[in-house]
Amino acid sequence: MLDLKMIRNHVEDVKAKLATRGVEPEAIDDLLAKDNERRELIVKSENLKKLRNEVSDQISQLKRNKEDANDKIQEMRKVSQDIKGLDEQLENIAEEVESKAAHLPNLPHEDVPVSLTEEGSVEQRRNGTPRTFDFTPKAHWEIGEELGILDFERAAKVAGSRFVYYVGDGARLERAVYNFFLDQNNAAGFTEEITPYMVNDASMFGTGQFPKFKETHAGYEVKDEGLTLIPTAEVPLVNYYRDEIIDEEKLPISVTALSPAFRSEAGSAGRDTRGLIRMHQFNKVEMVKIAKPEQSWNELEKLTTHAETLLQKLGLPYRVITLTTGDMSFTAAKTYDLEVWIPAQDKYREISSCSNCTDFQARRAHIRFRDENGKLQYVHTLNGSGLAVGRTVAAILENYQNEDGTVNVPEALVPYMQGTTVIGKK
RNA sequence: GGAGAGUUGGCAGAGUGGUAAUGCAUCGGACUCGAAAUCCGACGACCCGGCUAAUACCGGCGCGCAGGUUCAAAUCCUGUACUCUCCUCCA
Repeated sequence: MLDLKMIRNHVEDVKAKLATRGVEPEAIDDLLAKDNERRELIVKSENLKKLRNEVSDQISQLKRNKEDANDKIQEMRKVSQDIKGLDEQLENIAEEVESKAAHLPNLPHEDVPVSLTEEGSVEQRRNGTPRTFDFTPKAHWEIGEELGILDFERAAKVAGSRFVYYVGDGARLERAVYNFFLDQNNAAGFTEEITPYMVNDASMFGTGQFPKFKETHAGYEVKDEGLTLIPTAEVPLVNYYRDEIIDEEKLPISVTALSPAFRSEAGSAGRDTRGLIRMHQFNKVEMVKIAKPEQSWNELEKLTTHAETLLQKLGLPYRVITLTTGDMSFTAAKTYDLEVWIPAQDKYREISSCSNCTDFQARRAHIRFRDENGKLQYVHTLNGSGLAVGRTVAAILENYQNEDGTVNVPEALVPYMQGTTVIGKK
């Protein structure tokens, strides 16, 4: 959520910046017009409330002195009705203002490449050289199905499309990958958490999923319970601090969690219909940082380079790109995507997204700290995948495949696989 | 799922219709070489609005939350969330 006062004071700047994210300037004018109406009503209502307080005091005095207060009581009866009417109007308008404001995305950082589409993203760096195969590399789903470690067909029978069973060494590999990530994150100073996988509406609003998430049916809500299956552990990790004032000395805070992520993938019909790339349920190890404003940009760099070390240690080639204004998620001010090499597709695919959400989520979720002057300030929140587990497994299967259909286990994972170095047919 | 109790400022804790006691803490002052203790005084969350150079000032709001009754609600009524205890159920 953007600060309304800030918008009021920097109208043209906000319009220009949000235009790069596809927001019509009229949306801002609209919001401010409603906000003016709102503030006018506040003044009217508060003036009447002041009057009521004063006269009530007089009534109270009169009653104490056993004097007649009927005139004043009659007068206040009318005033109270007026207040009620004004407050009802006010409530409606305030809701409109809130709703309009809640639909505006975060302001992009000035470094972010300006583009309404994903075209124009800037490659920051590459690491590792994609392997040259002396045979035609297979897609990971082919490898997985032939080895009997991924079963999409039965998952479709039991749940539907975009679900999978990991079986045997497949399940062990998935578990090895996320345990490796969690251990690495722990070693890098992240505190591990196991969070709720269903959250309430306030939490979904706090991290910026609601209201749009709801409107576009991007996820799964549990009928009649007011709960939503988390689309990412970012939601419970950040909302842990919702409505709290954090001790300044504790910042920056770094937390990490493995969780399944549930996404309806509405609007993705026809994209990545096979394999592990786009699922309704997938495991992800998420990292979240809560930082002071002056720390957050440096923390974003640290978060990103830490995620990169995970890919480096697994020996997977990747590149880092800066997303464009139009391609970033709603809450982000700046996002780096890590893209891992997927041989069968002959391209890099997103495996991590690291964002600084500045005070955008903190304002929605009311997460603050008291600075050295004793003043309350909103924290900055950052999140990054470290990493998407299913996509990592896909990348391992493809990058480490052998001509005979077996797959080597990356060295870093061998201890996590109880010494298994090659996954073969059982 | 059932029954009961509780939820008041940073903390503790009064207050059953007239508009939030008091204590601790905090801030200022006195005393002191200085500090502690003591004494005097002030402030009362967060938020919103007005006026602003302003974190100054004025006002609103504010007793878990949301409604209702009333000229007036922490106090009465309804609903609801959470916490604790007991029962039930369960991993």
